[in-house]
Amino acid sequence: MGIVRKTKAVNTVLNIFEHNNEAKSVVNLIELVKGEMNKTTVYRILDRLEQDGTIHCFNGKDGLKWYAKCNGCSENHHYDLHPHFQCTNCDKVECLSLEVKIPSLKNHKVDTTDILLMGQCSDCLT
Amino acid sequence: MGIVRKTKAVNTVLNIFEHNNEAKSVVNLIELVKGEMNKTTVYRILDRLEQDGTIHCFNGKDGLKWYAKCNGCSENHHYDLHPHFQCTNCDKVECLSLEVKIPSLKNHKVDTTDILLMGQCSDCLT
DNA sequence: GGTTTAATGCAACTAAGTTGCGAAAGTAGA
DNA sequence: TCTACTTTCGCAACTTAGTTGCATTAAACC
Repeated sequence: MGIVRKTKAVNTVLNIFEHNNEAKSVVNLIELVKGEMNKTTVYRILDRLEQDGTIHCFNGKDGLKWYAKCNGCSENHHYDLHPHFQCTNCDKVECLSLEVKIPSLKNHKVDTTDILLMGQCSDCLT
Repeated sequence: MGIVRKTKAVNTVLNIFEHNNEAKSVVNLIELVKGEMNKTTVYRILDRLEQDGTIHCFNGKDGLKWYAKCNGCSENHHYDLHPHFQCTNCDKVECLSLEVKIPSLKNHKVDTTDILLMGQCSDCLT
């Protein structure tokens, strides 16, 4: 069970994800809400939102934890198998809504995938 | 430029990668050479071996840095685009020698990919 | 409004990874 | 093999992401 109470802090975090479609690193989020709430609170709210299926978590190339809004996820089923794209120029991370086919592996059972593409985003290409 | 001197510590680290084909987390490597060398030395040797193209680096699902031996890599060109497989049961990580096709993205230039598959390895399936 | 309990703030902590510097050990040339 | 030069190492101190415990605050339901 994730979020049970809609506190001011929860709304603030939700607003950030609602307002633009980019993924955010926890470090960045903590910076964004500095003065408004404690970093512990940020970590705990993200934990709860993830349990709810509101957001999903993955690792950026920088080794940091990143979070982004989920599309069509619920507490029970998490469609977090989509790849992410991180721009090596501006560091912005996007969720990609395409499916990557993984060739089947003998003697291995693949449950989840974690795919990060890196390069230049549309803003940095022009 | 990476390794210039073949020290005892460098040989110890190289031996670990030569003896089996698994990827190792830095934390695990530090544990393996405990008493023989300092953790700072481990980090620095790994840095140099990576620059040489002897080993390559990627992030495990645990958020830790992992290293594995390179096949056919040089200082100039790094063929580190292969996917990795991490067993969720025994934590062992393997390099997979298969190619994953990434569909082309409009307005994006993809330079590198970081693909981690997770599930059960052959040892843990039986 | 009062009570219950989830959520928050704070401070202290853990652990991965980095940095600076003096000491030790490769390497090359005599 | 001895010497001189320069890389590499060890140590200690530091940085930063992320976690934990506990007392306090504030949603939510009556």
